[in-house]
Amino acid sequence: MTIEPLYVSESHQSSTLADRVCHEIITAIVKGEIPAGAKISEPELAKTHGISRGPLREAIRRLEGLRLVERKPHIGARVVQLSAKELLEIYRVREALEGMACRLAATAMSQEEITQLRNVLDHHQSGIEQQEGQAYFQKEGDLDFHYRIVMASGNSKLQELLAADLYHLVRMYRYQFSLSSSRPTMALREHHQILDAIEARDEELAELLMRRHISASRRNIESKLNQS
Amino acid sequence: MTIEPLYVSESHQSSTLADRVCHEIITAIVKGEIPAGAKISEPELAKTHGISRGPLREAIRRLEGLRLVERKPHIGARVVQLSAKELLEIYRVREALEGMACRLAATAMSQEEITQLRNVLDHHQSGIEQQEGQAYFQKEGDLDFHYRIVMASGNSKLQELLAADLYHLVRMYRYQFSLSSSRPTMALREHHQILDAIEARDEELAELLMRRHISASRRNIESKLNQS
DNA sequence: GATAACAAAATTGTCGACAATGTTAGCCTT
DNA sequence: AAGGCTAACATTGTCGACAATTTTGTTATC
Repeated sequence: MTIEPLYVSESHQSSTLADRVCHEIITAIVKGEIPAGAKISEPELAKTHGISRGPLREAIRRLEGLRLVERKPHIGARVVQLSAKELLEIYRVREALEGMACRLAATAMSQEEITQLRNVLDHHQSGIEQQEGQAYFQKEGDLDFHYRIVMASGNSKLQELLAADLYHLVRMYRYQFSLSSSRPTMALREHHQILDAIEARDEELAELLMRRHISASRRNIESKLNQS
Repeated sequence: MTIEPLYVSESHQSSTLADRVCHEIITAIVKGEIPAGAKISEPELAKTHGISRGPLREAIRRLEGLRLVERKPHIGARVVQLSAKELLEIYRVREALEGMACRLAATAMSQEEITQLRNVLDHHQSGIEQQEGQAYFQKEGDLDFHYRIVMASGNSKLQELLAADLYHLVRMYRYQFSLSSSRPTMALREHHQILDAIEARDEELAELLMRRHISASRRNIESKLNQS
């Protein structure tokens, strides 16, 4: 049995070309198929996806709002260039937002949801032990836990900002920097501690632990980047 | 002498129609000229702004990303409907993000910037005392302080999320709910306290005070909404 | 050989027309 | 008279063509 990450939605066959292609391009950018910093050629992309430039330009405007591309008038759009500085900035934002999400989740989550999430963590555990799914865990499993906490907060604005906007960037960094928490066991233990705090309905502690968890992640990345 | 809020930028004569019209529509929505919940007619808006539907649709796609309109395929776009629930959710997000911004500002702000911001607060003070500028203060002055703190954080992601995205919604709520902090004197005192903490380079306290300040604002609104 | 001005090509921005979908009004049936 | 079907209308979605701007390549001059 596999527990798929919730946010990995497959081929939306959305009823409009712009929406569908937008989704396709997001995936391509996140996975690096369109490399960071690359120029986006409208005629080329339009031909690739078999659509005209009209819907494509609408899709690019959406990507601009998601900060996945940067557009300069009359010059064109480029995929964002990933920098260590921005990555660390994103972790600050995550610390703030997910800390709050965790605080809210401590009140909002039902006992059933908590039990369910505990199962997900156990699944991650076995993934680590078997080593086979480690790459999976490192890349997606961690984000999966965080995603579920955010969704459990019940705050739609937090959900939008984190799940719909920021996580695309986070996943992009992970794919391309090959940055996976080099401390999966430690991270998993922290996930359990966080869930414990939520189960105890201790908002204060839940937020504190989540912030520490993300902060530790940030410092881990920071030191990695400095030594190289 | 007047100190204009920094984020009130006037008629961008951007070099592309889509960008210019996008900005125009944002203003119209924020001010309520296009009422909340109203349907957006592409042919009508295009004619109003003297452009064709192509660039207009691109602008709408940007607005969709800003959460100012909601789009349904083949049906059309509507201006978002403001709800009390969402307003309170936004305050949770602000509490988290601006708390972090304030923490970072405590380290990043130069003494000169601090002094400058103190002057802005004095200007707000005189505005309140004279009563004449009270409406101005209530609507924009408060947000002005918060905006400057966010900018002073030096974190570009925070700046984008708050200044470029969220504040449009905040201003929209303020304009249309006529929700202005009914406690301008108290708020101003809190602003000074926050700035004190920043000047003392006390990150912990700066974040705490900002979170309390926004939290108080939220509860204030909450009770107002409940009693009506 | 390097640089500046010019011309050609490619790309982005804009428009109007057509196709597809959703909405509405009128008609028929019960 | 109420409900459902149908056809006309309006709106959204898509496309190809043209205009404006930038980029590239060439030539002439120093």
